[in-house]
Amino acid sequence: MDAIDLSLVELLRSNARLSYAELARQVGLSAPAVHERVGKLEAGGVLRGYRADVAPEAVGLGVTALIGIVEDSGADTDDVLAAFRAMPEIESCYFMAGVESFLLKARVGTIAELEQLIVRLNRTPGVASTRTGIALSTKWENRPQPLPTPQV
Amino acid sequence: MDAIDLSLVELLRSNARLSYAELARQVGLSAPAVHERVGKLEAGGVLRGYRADVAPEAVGLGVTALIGIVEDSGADTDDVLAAFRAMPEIESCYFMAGVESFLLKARVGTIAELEQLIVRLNRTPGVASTRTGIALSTKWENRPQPLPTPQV
DNA sequence: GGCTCAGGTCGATGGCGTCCACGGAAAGTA
DNA sequence: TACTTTCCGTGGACGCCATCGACCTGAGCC
Repeated sequence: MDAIDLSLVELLRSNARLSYAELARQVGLSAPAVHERVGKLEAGGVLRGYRADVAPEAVGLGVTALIGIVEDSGADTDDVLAAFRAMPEIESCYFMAGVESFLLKARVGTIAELEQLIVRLNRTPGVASTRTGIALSTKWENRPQPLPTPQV
Repeated sequence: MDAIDLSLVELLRSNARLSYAELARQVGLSAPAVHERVGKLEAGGVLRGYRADVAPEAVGLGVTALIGIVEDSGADTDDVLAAFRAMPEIESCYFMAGVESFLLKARVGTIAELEQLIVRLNRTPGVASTRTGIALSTKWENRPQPLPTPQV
């Protein structure tokens, strides 16, 4: 993981469809060299995949909510997690420090669907309570930040 | 935005580096047709970009925090937003319903850096108070959900 | 019917991805 | 020092891909 690897990661972070030839030009190596480096970054788990960034409203997912979850005292966290994982509306799931064990980011099409999701969450065994905040607008999301000083 | 467009979006969502030829095979069109459709989806703002999914710990961003912001009564929301935008650690910024006007997702390398970020946030004009939750672990993030029934 | 337009296929061509053989620098060993 | 090994790069070759232009086809409309 040297400076060139970092540049490659940063370039792919802002445009994952860059060709190897273009990457090669930008970092000053040949295309096969870049190809091998990117392959190693993928194999090493640094590059986990490549995703199109889709406007959620354009695909019928205009409602974003952030939901805090308080667990029951006797809850099995793994079971709760598995239940969350089975709900496709839950885009992100963080295990948090604090009273609320989880914070979920969910995306649905309508407020009615959000209501149904919250009901399902409250019915989930191990869930004591939920606290939902609605995002009126998303100012930005998953903005790639300039990478800090090189690691080992 | 028909069923084929939806498939293209879904395919690119799970792997943004698929070639046009491969996309064409998957949806049963020719490569030029797919090329044109994807171009229109990009131009129409449905596909906003393509991002590599990078393991944050691998680039020195091992600490994730979610921060709620309460605004001052007389705050200028645009100024506050601009101040947030200038802080690269803030990866996502949602404008929320509720007492906390904003919810920020921030990513830093160390707890010390998080502390500095929180201090800076509290010093920002227009910010009355902050409430920070630390993510002990990220179970998943930005999981692409199966797209719902086609739009117009 | 006949026009027009949107949106597709086909064919051509230059560039790209990817494999392979080779080379040179750095580190270890005698 | 000289030799060996390893790592990491380059350059060449070849087949596939991106992309452009020409043409085709069906729907909607005078």
